[in-house]
Amino acid sequence: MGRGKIEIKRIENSTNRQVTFSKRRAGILKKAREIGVLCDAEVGVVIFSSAGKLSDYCTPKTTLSRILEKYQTNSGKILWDEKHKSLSAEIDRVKKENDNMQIELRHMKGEDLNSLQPKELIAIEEALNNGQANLRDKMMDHWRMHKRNEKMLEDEHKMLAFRVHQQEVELSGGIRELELGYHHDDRDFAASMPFTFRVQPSHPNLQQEK
Amino acid sequence: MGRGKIEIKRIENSTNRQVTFSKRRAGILKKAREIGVLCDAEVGVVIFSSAGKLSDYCTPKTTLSRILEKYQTNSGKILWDEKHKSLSAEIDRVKKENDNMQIELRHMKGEDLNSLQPKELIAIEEALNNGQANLRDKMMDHWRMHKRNEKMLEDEHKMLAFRVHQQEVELSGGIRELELGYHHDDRDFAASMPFTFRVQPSHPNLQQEK
DNA sequence: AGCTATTGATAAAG
DNA sequence: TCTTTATCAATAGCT
Repeated sequence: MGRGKIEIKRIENSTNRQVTFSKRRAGILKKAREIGVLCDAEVGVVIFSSAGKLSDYCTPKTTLSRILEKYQTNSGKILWDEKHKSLSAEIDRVKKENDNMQIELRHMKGEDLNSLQPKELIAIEEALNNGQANLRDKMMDHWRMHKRNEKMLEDEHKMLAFRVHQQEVELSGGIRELELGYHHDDRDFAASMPFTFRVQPSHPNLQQEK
Repeated sequence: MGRGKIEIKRIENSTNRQVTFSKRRAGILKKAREIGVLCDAEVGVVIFSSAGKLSDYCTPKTTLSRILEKYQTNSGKILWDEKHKSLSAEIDRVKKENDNMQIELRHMKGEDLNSLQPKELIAIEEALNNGQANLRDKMMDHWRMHKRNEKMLEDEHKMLAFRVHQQEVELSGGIRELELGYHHDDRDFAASMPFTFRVQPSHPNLQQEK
């Protein structure tokens, strides 16, 4: 198409090359636009001249980004840079890890056991027993600690009750000595104690000590 | 260019549209190839038909990836950020899921229990018991199946042994009638049986039946 | 998928 | 670069 046929090979005359580039670039972009309209297609074109000048076209109804995303999912080819690759790889890795854990967890919960061999079942059983043993230990610890606390409280209560009793005795002695010079009852005494040393009246130990 | 001018607007006849798409797509790709060779340009083309079928072209000396990278630095337009963000978000999501599962799994194995409240310990205990119960069921299934198979084998062996015995009796009767006209021992008889009906001499049941 | 009349693209020149 | 114009290439409508 032109005043003579041309071979399809690099145009050596740089001016001619530049001119031809401009014309043909315009032609391609026009064609791209036309196929988009005529055939309801999505088109993306990127052209760099030998001088590095950029031209691009993209079907109006979309964006180059979206076209390229679609391109990737459709072709399986990966266009992205290294960072993307590493991100994707990490996603794959983590997802796989995830799957494996999910399977293990299900097995521990007694789910999805149908495909397993007796040997595998036994391994799971061991893991469960192990878990249960550790758990029991931990619960025992809790229980022991609770018991110890209880014991300490009890002892403290006993001690406090004893001191209250002692002070009551001292007081009544004093009152007698002072001939009831002023009033001082248990409640006031308790209120003047630091909180941690107060005895809760509802506590059974207190009843026992009375 | 064709048997008549056409307006540049969507071709409504879907067959025509499809045909025109094919022809024009070929044209564009050819033009892309030509401008690449003639003008030493870098070209990338991505086309989706209205049916979603992908076609692409890229100058041989490079790749779409590299063209698009160049496109980004040259145009300042960013093609990847969105994708980047979504990838990162997905990694975060999956990792979090991962962590949670890991914690749960550790707990099931009786690890890292120190920070837990008694209530939580009890929940884990329940899960373990549950898993163990399910596991026991499954192992029982296996065992039962195994037992059943064993029983069936045993019955079959008994039956076979019985038949062998019967045939031995019949044979010895025949031999007496024929006044030992020919020799015929157990081993030859066994060899003439189909393999699946042969009794293995080492099997204890055979001893019992004798 | 081929064919061909026609329009479209463009090489070379101005 | 832009326009012109002679030619070649692409393709619309058929088969």
